[in-house]
Amino acid sequence: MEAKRRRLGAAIPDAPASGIGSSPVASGTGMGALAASALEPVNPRLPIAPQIYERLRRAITTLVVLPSEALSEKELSLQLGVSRTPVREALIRLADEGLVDILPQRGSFVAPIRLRDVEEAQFIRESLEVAVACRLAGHCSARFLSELKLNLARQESAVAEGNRDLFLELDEAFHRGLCEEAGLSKSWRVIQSVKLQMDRVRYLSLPEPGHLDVLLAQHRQVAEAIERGQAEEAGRLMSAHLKEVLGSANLLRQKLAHLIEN
Amino acid sequence: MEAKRRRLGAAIPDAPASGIGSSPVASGTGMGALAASALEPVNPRLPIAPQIYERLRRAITTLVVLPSEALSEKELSLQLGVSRTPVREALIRLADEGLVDILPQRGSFVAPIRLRDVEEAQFIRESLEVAVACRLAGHCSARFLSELKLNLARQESAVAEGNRDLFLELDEAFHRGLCEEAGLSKSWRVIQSVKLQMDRVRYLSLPEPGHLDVLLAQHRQVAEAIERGQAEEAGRLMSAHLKEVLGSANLLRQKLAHLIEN
DNA sequence: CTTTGTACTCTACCATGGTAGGATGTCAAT
DNA sequence: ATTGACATCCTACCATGGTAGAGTACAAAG
Repeated sequence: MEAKRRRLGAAIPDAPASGIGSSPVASGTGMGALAASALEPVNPRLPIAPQIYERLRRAITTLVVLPSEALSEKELSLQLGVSRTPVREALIRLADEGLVDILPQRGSFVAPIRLRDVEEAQFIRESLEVAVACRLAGHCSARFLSELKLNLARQESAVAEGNRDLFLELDEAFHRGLCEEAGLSKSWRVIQSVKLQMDRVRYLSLPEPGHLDVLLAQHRQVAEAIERGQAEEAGRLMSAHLKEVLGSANLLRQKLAHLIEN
Repeated sequence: MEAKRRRLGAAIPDAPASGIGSSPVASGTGMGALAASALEPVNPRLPIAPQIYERLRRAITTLVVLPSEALSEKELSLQLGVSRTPVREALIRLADEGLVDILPQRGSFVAPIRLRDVEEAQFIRESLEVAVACRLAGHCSARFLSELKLNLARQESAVAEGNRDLFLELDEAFHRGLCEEAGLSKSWRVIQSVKLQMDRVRYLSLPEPGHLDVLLAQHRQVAEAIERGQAEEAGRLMSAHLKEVLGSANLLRQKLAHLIEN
């Protein structure tokens, strides 16, 4: 009766947090079982399926689990100490987002990095964010503009410190903020969903020195164009910025051919 | 043992097809039980969850079930003769798309028509399709252009016959075709997903005479701009076209306030 | 050596029972 | 009449067992 255990397990603190996020690309053992990299346990007091989804999504986008690796319902449920149902629901959602391929009666597998899908994700994101920037230009509250400047200042600090993870976090907040100020929260959800495809590639691209400065400068330019109400210019700048983000994708085509399809 | 029944049920023909699609807006009884409008049974030889999803999606977008109506896992599973699991999976997906609100431990309900969501769906669709039209301009195969012309000719027939359903079908094929010729099938999936919000409103808007002619003319204009390779013009025309599609939304705000939130 | 048949193993998929928690109606106390 | 506690009902959520079907390994036949 696992149900019993859940009741008793109420006293579990919250999360040991074993720092999955900072693990580098798994050394090229290939096809390694997921068993070793044990996902952190779930909190039984909160809805389980979303937690599983979150852990798996993170493990896939940070390449803790590699493309074509099997994600069996049963194995995962054993590792996480939950039943197969929430695992299954998480896998279905990941499949919807193209991170997992479910083959009925065969198994579920981490989807390969399909460059075509990555490029299309880029297209979708760019189309939406350009439109957001255009719509926002000249229609921001003063309060939002000051928030934006605070965010940019913090980006500058992060770059100065060389704190890449913090910068990426602020970068995400910057883009999300634009959507939300425009009253377009669903759009951000769509962007986030397709961005997953790009995140895996981005995680592979080694941090080039000076790259963060370029991104920060572009953020500033976009923000200024929006503040000045130059809609078309804001869109143009956003487009250029988003193209920059994925600039290193072609490099990967040769280096990691074994992870990539197409 | 329902599992036994499934094996025996192998001989079920395919689908009685009780013509859900053509049923008008349910007369204003309000809160009517779903029981009466029995969804057509599923085919047990095919994956069940997607079938349930499809039936429910159709029932919601055609207003066979009205906003705020309860969609209980148990009741639906009884009506459809399946277990609660595939019903649940279908409801989760519908909730992802904003057609259903799931309140944990309370129930699942058809989501109200939130005008804000409809407008944002319109924004997302327009952003993407404008970008598709721009990208496609001057980059179509001759084969595709002839297909496009065939589609337009069939649209003309449909308008001439006054066959609105056929026109809407060809309309969808037109837009989908543009995405696929551009190699952007995922984009079409996104569009379809957000379009669901608009479909419900569209279903409410009474067919104005002459409206279909306008839409057809706009389709032709878009197609011609694409053929001539005029990217910006194609985008501009697509934008105007998509704005036209939802033109009657404001009319509804008063007439159907009880179905609408915001 | 190649091909075919077959038993076996593994999977996702579905059915079904149990649990916790929100909602509601009843009734007592104010 | 209003409010509070409490019992009951109903829900989504999760656990778990059964089933069909796709792979695979191996034996027998060509």
